[in-house]
Amino acid sequence: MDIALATDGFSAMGSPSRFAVLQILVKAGQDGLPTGVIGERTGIPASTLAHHIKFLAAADLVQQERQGRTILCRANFDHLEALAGYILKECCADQTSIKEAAA
Amino acid sequence: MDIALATDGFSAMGSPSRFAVLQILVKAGQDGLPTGVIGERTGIPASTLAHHIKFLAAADLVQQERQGRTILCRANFDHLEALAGYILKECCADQTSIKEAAA
DNA sequence: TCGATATTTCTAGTTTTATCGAAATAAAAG
DNA sequence: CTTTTATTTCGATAAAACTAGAAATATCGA
Repeated sequence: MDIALATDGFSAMGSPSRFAVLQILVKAGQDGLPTGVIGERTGIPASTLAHHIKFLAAADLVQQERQGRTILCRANFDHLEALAGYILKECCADQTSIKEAAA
Repeated sequence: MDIALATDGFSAMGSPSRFAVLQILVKAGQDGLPTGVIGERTGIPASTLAHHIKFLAAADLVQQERQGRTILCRANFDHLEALAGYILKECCADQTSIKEAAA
């Protein structure tokens, strides 16, 4: 996991609008949802929504696949899981233990 | 976990400079580190660093405690863990299972 | 082909954010 | 009480993000 990739991901999650979109897609699971449905559920105008989904896709948090007239969006669960694990990955690696400090 | 609290947290993590600060504190563990040491390790100018740490503290990712002339910064591990878990918390809750769809 | 539907790109205005030098504040040392 | 050290606040500027209407693109159906 590159640090730039990680911060792109967190940055993409850091907007309330985008996080709402992401949560809807996470709940939807592998089936995903078309952009239009996401727009209905969130109330975000189409052009704004397209902007946010583009942002999420650029961070590899969401994948888009055209299906006829609609575009199906799916959360990238592998990457989301990797990001979740990355936050505390090297937790306490540099910590001076009490034992070590006493020695 | 409030959604605003979650997005504040991810937004705070979403800057490369701030994530670098956070990672250093996560590695440092419960001992924490003074602001000055973080500045030395990251190379971020003091005023810029103060701004970023304030941002991290506002999102409750970092706690600051004055100790004499220095200010000790510590990662808020409980909150970081909660955020990590929140990403996929309701994963697939709305998913239409294949079985369900067939019925 | 023409019209309806779904979504994106363009464009622009407004709001946030990032950066960092200089000045201010806080605490310890001399 | 003055100086040194550690950190923050102020102020100004530049860069980026958020928002959303209007126009463009893509697909399907009649």
